[in-house]
Amino acid sequence: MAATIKDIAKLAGVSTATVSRVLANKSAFFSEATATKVHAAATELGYQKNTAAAELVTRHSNVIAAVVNSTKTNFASQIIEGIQAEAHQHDLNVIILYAGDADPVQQRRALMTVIERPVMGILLLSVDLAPENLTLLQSSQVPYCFLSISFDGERLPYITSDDWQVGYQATQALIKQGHRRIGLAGVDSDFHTGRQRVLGYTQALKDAGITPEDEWVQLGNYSYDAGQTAMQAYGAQTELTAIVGASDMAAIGVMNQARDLGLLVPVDLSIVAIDGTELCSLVQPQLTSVSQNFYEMGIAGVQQLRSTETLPQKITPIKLVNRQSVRMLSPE
Amino acid sequence: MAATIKDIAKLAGVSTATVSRVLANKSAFFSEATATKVHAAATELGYQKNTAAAELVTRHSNVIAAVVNSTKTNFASQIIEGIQAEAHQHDLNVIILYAGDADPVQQRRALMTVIERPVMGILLLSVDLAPENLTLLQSSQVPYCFLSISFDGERLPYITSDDWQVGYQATQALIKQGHRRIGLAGVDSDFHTGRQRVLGYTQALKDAGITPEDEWVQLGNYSYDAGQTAMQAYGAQTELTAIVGASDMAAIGVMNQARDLGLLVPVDLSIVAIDGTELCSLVQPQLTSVSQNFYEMGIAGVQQLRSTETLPQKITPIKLVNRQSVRMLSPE
DNA sequence: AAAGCCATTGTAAACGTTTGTGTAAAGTGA
DNA sequence: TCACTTTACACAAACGTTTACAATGGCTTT
Repeated sequence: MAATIKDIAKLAGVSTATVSRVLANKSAFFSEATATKVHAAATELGYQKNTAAAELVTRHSNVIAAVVNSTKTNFASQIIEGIQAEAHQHDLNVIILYAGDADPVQQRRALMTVIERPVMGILLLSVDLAPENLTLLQSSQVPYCFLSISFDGERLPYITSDDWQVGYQATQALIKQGHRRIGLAGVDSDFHTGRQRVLGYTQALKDAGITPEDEWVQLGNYSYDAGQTAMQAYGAQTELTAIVGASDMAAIGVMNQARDLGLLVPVDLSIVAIDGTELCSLVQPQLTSVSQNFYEMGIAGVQQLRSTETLPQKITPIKLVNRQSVRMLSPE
Repeated sequence: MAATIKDIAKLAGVSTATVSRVLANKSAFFSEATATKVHAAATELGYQKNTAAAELVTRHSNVIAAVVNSTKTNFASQIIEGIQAEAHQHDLNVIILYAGDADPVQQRRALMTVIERPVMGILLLSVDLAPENLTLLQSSQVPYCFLSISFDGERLPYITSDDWQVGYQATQALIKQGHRRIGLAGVDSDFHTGRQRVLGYTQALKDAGITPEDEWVQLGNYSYDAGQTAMQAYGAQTELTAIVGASDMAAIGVMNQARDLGLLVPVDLSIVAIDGTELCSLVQPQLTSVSQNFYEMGIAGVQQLRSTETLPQKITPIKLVNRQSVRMLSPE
């Protein structure tokens, strides 16, 4: 059996209270002599603290739970790095839970495991909570904040990029290079994030005096497949000269499908991706992107959890990163 | 304040023991009537179980911790999916911890957070534990198993592919297509895994009557950069006609650097990647790979944790997946 | 009607910590 | 030397559960 402070107390010939205080380093509560005795006993017994027990009495935990939607896109790791960096600064630990891909059952499972034990706060990375799970989360009294996702009516705390701007700037980047027939591929209009991107996209076109056609935006779930499917729908004979991929994955799907259709990127077709993860520089040609600052989202997320104020919504900056997938279109 | 079973007991007019029993659904220990009363009270109070407290007394937990090395390769998510699938079958929950990239401090932090609270077992995904952290892990009395990594002398439980075979088969695949001057790029010979791959590679060459040159294997840490650096070392005028990438990332690094050097894959240079994650089919040309069965590693990992037997070491199968990065070399 | 059994519920101890309160010994100042 | 403060420690309660054991009452059996 694992050693407890009781065992240490017996071995060192002191009370458990003293052991606890020495181990917690509550200085000015014990003498040097006993401290050394206690430490010696602790190491001799191979003592490991039972934090769960401690948390039970202090009613306070130092772990942050990050619940991530295991979608096939990979920005989560960047957010998590941000979370960890900021958390560790404040002596917080972070655990990560996979919540499946928009699967209410898995979501509930993940939520339950964190709600049922003491956590200091919950960060939800890009997860669309089913309504019943949102209720569950809210009733749990644990502070939480959504990351990389936004909501419309509900007053929920979230931190994300300005999705309207994301759509606008991606489109505008293409327009500036002379493109006028521009698609948007793989975006999910069922949720606020996607709708905003579509809106930004549309406005950018309108601001340039372009009337978008309905077929220009192909819906999807941001995945590689969504990008592929979208490009198939556009077809080899498409009138489009450029496409905004709703995510890096979608953009890659578009690009690869385009190649299969005999279209060369960027010669025949320009592409701008949304997200700007490392994937963009892995593929050939490297994808120009509207990049989100995921790392900062993570940092802001734990700050939000730590702060008492419930200023609930925050925007992290985006920026256009030029790589190789867009070409300047000479006026026809 | 969150409601406890005490509150429920008071509201329902029963003892906490009874509440505990109906909530745990210990049937044949309570009547229908009280059950409904208790459930009503529980929902009215928005009761959330404090699992930490329960685990304290039962001395038993149902969470598995997966500690992952946040290296820049991405097979971890596949292993995790395997872990989750198998875990959920047995009503186990899984939490994930990032242990940094071979950083002893972060490793220790991750290890501590799981050791200090009740977990049923620990799975370590591809993490090279610093010696002091290994000691820590072993002294914790918690069952553990390494995944996707192997060890030499020490008797540690691990589940992984046969790395010697991985190296052998990747090389052999190239030899079968007529290649004889074959490189190995980005492999880390500081650890057993990498050494085995080199050994397999070397043996495959020898079996084909080829004497490998020292410069053919370029060491590295499996990363994209390692692949790039290796390819730079080979140079545009390289005698090699084919290269085994030590990982998907390394292979992509090799491929992109080759392109920058003016070498076309697979026309001028053939590539076989090791790992076979989705990345292989994302890039162009798609990478032929020796694919590991990461999903099954995850499954086997939780099985190992659940089983009492300490059969410590297990091998998961690999297979060659032909894609587009290898070309048949006509005999000169 | 006594004895025994079963179903249902309550009592209380236990898990491993933290911490408020109490107290003996030691130190301080006159 | 005495009153007082400080230091160093112990005692015991508390956190929210589970569960062994005891207790109650009704029912069956003879």
